[in-house]
Amino acid sequence: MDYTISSIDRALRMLQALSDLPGSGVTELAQRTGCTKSQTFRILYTLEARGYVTKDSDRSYRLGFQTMLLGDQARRQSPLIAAAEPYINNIYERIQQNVLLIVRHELRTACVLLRASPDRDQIYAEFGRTGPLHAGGGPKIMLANAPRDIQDTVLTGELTRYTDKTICDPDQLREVLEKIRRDGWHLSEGELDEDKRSVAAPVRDASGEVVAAISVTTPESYMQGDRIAEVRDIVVQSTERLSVALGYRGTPVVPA
Amino acid sequence: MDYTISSIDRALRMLQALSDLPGSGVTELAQRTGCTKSQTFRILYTLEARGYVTKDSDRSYRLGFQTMLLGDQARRQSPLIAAAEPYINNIYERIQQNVLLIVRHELRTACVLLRASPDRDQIYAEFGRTGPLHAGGGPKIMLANAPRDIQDTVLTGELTRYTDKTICDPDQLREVLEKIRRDGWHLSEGELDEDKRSVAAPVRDASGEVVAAISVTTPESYMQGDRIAEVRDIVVQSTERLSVALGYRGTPVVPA
DNA sequence: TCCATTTTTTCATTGAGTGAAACGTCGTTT
DNA sequence: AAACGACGTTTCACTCAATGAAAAAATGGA
Repeated sequence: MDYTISSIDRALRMLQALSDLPGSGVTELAQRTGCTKSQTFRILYTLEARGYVTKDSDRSYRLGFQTMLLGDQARRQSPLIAAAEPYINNIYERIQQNVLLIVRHELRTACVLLRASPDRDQIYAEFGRTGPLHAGGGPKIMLANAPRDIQDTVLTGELTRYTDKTICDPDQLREVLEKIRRDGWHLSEGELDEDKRSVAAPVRDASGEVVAAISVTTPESYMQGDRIAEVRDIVVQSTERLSVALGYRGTPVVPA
Repeated sequence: MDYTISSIDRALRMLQALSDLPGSGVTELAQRTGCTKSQTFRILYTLEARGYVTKDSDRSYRLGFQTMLLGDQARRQSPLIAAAEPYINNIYERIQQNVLLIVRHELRTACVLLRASPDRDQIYAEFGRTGPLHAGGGPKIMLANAPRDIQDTVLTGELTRYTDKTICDPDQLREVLEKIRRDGWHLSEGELDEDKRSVAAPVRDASGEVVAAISVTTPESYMQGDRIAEVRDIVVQSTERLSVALGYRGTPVVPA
């Protein structure tokens, strides 16, 4: 049964649209969201009254401070992020490469915690950025452990090609996912970005479900030979300890 | 005319309630927000479907990752915060004391940017925390420059006493606000926290309105004698430069 | 096991939310 | 300076989405 309240849903879409296109006006947002102009106006009016969006003097809208403050509270309240922070920092200090904590929502991944290498060789994964499920180390960890219906939707849907190495064949991808589940970690090579590699492993919570992935993303030149096993050991050990910290007791849930 | 959409308003109140009381269930949130249980259930259902709240295994709710990501976007989109960051950092590096950027929403202040002193002698103003308008350096700067109706509401309302030094007399407070407007800066002594002092000054945008305040908050022992003038000069100079960076052209708006 | 509590589902009713269209305002063009 | 166009704001009558209440199901503790 669907209990969604449509006007609230529209408001959330409006916030999303505003997040993508800050500084747009009523008409543009109406087109973007598929709402009518009246709806758009009233939704923005409501959101503005509560400080979740701000109207500039030129009548363009941006996300407001309340949104910011709420987001900050959300971060503080997340047991996952609180627990993961020291592990992410620890990994970063040991290998001085980009370290990401990734979660899945529906058919996308999002980076919710990041320690970035300061020599910013084109960081693909900026904080907060969302990405696909079928390409990249962290994403494939999440896909391999997602519920079957999610996996099926992704595998039967369009598998966007980012580079030559992106796996766009469903059958091949299915095998890779199977291997990921067996191995408990994964090395991805240049699937999202030609000259990047990443090593990722799953994080489980008390229920045994995979709730996140830690991924170390480096230039191709770094992740070579012995380095791979070295990074793998660090990442796997960290995710295992983090899982335990989250209440995991060694009984993994296989995706239904 | 009021164009508020009540169901959206309820959803926002729900998020607020969840921000204050993470981990509560349907019944508790219903009481908190004054919504019926059905409403509460359906609002949470909608918010959860979009990832703005998360339902734990024990059926308690928390703010979700979407809220976090949205908040992060809000931060990135804020011209004020982007512009203020270097100034806040600069001040911090020069005096190694808590530096805050404060804004007002309705009858409260909120700290939207913070560089905290590492020797964390009870930091009162944690990031994201909201506070009153009538007590403290930054808050009084904002109150002094708020629209008349806001000022009147605060001055005729209850002026909560935090310490012996909190100014709770409307007439006295009115005089102080007048002085703040004349001086363009303010030293507050122990109004929120017995042994804290803070020096604050207003930030204006292109329209000439006061949009924020920068405040330096220190232990009483630090802010003594010559230090006061020293800190004042740094804060005032920074706010003036920041205002110019925001497009301010030297024509302040007097609160209407 | 039963009981108490909380969550989820159902359903008839109605007013909140809606779309369309009119109106106002601002900036630009001729 | 007048006319125009684009966009934001306001109005209004209608209707279906949201609602409250109450039943059903699930949960957890005694």
